[in-house]
Amino acid sequence: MTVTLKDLAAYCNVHPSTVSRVLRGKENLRISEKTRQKIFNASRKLKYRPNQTARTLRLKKSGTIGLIVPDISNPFFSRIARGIDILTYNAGYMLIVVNTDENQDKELHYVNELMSRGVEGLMIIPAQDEYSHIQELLNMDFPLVLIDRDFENLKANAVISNNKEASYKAVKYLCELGHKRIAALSGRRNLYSIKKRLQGYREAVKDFNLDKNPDLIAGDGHTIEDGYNATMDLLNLENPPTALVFSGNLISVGALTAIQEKGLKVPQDISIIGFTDSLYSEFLSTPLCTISHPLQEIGEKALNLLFKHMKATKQLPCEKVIIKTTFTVRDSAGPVNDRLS
Amino acid sequence: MTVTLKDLAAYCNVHPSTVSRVLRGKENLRISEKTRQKIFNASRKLKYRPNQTARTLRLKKSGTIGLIVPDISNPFFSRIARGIDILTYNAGYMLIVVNTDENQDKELHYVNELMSRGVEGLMIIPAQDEYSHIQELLNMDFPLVLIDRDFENLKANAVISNNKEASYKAVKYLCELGHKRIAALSGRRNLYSIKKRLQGYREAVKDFNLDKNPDLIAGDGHTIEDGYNATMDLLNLENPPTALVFSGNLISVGALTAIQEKGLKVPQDISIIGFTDSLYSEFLSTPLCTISHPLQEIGEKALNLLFKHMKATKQLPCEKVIIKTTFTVRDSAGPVNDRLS
DNA sequence: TTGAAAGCGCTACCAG
DNA sequence: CTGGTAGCGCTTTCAA
Repeated sequence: MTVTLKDLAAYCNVHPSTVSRVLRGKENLRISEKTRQKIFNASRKLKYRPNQTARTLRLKKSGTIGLIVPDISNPFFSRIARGIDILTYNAGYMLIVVNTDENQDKELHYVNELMSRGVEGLMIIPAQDEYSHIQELLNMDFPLVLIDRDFENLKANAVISNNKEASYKAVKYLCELGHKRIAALSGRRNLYSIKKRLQGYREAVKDFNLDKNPDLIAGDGHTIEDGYNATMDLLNLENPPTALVFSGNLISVGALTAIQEKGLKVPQDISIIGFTDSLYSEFLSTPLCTISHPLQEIGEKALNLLFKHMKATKQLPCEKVIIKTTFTVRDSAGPVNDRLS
Repeated sequence: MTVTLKDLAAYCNVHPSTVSRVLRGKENLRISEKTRQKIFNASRKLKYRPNQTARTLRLKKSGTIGLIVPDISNPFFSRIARGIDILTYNAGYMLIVVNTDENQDKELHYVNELMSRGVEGLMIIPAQDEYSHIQELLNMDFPLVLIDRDFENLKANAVISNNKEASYKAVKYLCELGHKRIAALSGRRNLYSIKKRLQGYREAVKDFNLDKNPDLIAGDGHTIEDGYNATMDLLNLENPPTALVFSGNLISVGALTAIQEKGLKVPQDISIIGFTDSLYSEFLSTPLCTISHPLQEIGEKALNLLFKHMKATKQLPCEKVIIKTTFTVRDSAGPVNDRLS
């Protein structure tokens, strides 16, 4: 059926090992030009494809790297993945991307699966909070990089954003526009990134003496619907917020839907700032004031860090790379309407 | 280092083949409860991970499926990929997604790479026009499904959209709003989907006796920048179009940028309809009239078709599945402004 | 310059 | 119920 090295060898009347040497072409292996040509020609003629599985088994090197993300259809993750992919391709590796759907069991499943398949390194955007499987990889000194989400008590490589500062800055900005009741619409609360953003929010609320009503913190899911529901809860408060900071691409869509459905004008009725990376932010009915990430750069930094550890012959200390987010001022965040405050 | 079946066997004082049988657990293989437990316990204790590479080699089954897309960071592709991924996961397979960047050489590279790694089926959104590598797969009756882009003279399974009809309908809609100078902003012209859309456009232009100026057809790339440049070309025409139909998610962003930069109001100055699947369409400054795809469904249909062919014992005739797009009327397409026409 | 043999980790088949 | 053996396709070391 499929043609193997042995088939090629038989066809050429040489030994399989000879074919192997020719095709792997280490130049210093002396081989007669005649047989070399013979083998090359036969290889092309019979459409020989080396069996990577066999090579991997033999060499104990798969030439693959694994990337575990929550959901590749979310542009946040897919653009990071793309940044990684381009570099892996150039380096001659193949990237295998899998989705956890923010589910820890699936994450564990895929860690095992990818390890079973011999990936030489692993990059994970973990579903959190579970980390025993990651600790285990660390224990065996397996090349690993966490992306966007870190674990406080884990000595793992990580490429993360300055979430806390960014969040603080956003609230501060709204405060300077006169807002006192600022809501935070978060994603899943046990995510590192979300925790940090809420920290920044809380700190700013305290520093600027804003409304401390705990109901102003809403949301604990990652879907569009979660964003919609949490926003509705906020808007239905007795004293609804005059400004809203929301977190995440899907959450944003839900929030915008709710605001629109409520018939609220932005920023007259409510000011909004979003942690979001949509290409459409500036084209929205009110251009959206955003905190965005250099996604491709995140991917590249992460992969370079991974490569560094893959190449290292001795154990390297773990590194935490901090990525700067970008605060883009747009009309969706405006002065508070006195009527509301 | 990593623990193998042999290690486990030694640890348990049994033969490797016994361990194998226990762990693969075919119930009808009679094995004493005692050794079974012994092996299970040891397996957990030593954190045994089966080497999938070895299994694949032995079984000639990798449990993987390949998906070749142009660019996973484009939501159009990533959402199709996600639809596929969910089903492959449920079926116990692993999906390997690779990016071609609309580059045929990369596509060829990855076809070889994935075949080398023993994928059991392949789904391709081809970069086009080259198809000899696909023909080759067809010749060996390898399970294969094309997505979104077909080849006229290739008997391959394909899941494609009703591009021509959708495009025709969009132009017709604009025509009924009084537009006579309607432009088509396309993506890469040698893509099947784009060709079909242009066919629909041309047919409508003819049927409704619209302006046939060939300059009204613009664009031949897939990037944001391509969309921007082509739109600028259109808007700078001596007789610029009063309506514009554009194709593709990235192209759309470029087009919107150009329109905004030109200071044009939608739909007063120009009406627009987009082949796009953004979640933000209805939130844009003027909600965008769109032709959108049931992306998850496309993925699912494609995978089911692939599975059908993977399971078939004899050669099946190829199938062409046509997917219906959705035309969503929104404000961005409005009556022509008499001042302009 | 090429051939022979061993073995990566696993499973399937045949014995006992 | 369990052990032994062979072999998937490839590479590598040692011989010739």
